[in-house]
Amino acid sequence: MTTVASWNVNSLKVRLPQLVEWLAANPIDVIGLQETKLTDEHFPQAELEALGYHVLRSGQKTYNGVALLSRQPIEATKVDLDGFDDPQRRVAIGTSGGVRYLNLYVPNGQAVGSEKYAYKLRWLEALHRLVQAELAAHPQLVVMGDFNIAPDDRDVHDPAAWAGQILCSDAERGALQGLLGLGLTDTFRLFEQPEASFSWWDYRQAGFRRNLGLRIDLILASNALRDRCHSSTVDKEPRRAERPSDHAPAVAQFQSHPL
DNA sequence: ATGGTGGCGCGGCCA
Repeated sequence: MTTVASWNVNSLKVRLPQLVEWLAANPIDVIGLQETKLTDEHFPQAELEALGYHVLRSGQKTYNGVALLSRQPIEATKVDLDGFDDPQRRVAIGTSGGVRYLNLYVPNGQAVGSEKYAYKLRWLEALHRLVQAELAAHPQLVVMGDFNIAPDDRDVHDPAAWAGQILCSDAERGALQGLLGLGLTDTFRLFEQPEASFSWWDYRQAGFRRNLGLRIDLILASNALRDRCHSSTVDKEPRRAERPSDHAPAVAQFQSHPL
């Protein structure tokens, strides 16, 4: 079995002890991290390699930053969307154990109609083109990350309040559906799930205690991998910690490819 | 309530 996780840690510097503890308690083979918020020179490479992981990181100061960790070597790596010049570090792509992994920190978008929203939609268009090319080259593809899009109303604690708002707008959801239309499946929805299952809760207003959340952290799988997916969940345990990330990790298990 | 909390870094931006 190959276990894949995606976790927006909201500062790897602050969350490293929690990440180390979580990886020690959970048999994770591949993990995509988002919002590491540190430059590559400050990345805790030795600490994570000591846990047995190979590392691909693409960081910057203060904002954004992603990393891909795998127990197997990572090759043929990329850290940009083709043809989309962007100083913001939001992409970590690599092949590991015969599977292609795309780890993404999709722009938040701030508010519908804002400049950041326009950037988000342009970014998603570039992502669409990239995923199309990646799928053609790599039938076994995982696309994971903080999508900053709640796929549908089941993924929103108060759909009426969020209707048309950032993370839920038709254009954002349409862009996600466009990705799925290329031949990807939201693995979480392959399985029965409890109602009101979320992956992000605002720090404000006691959002986690009241379960005022959204499910925006996704693990998508190509058709070949979907058929080998055995489970897909959100692990809320790290969100209960002292000084937690505002996101919980998504976790999906895949039956290993028969060699 | 144009608020609330948290991270970065030390004022204001971003989520």
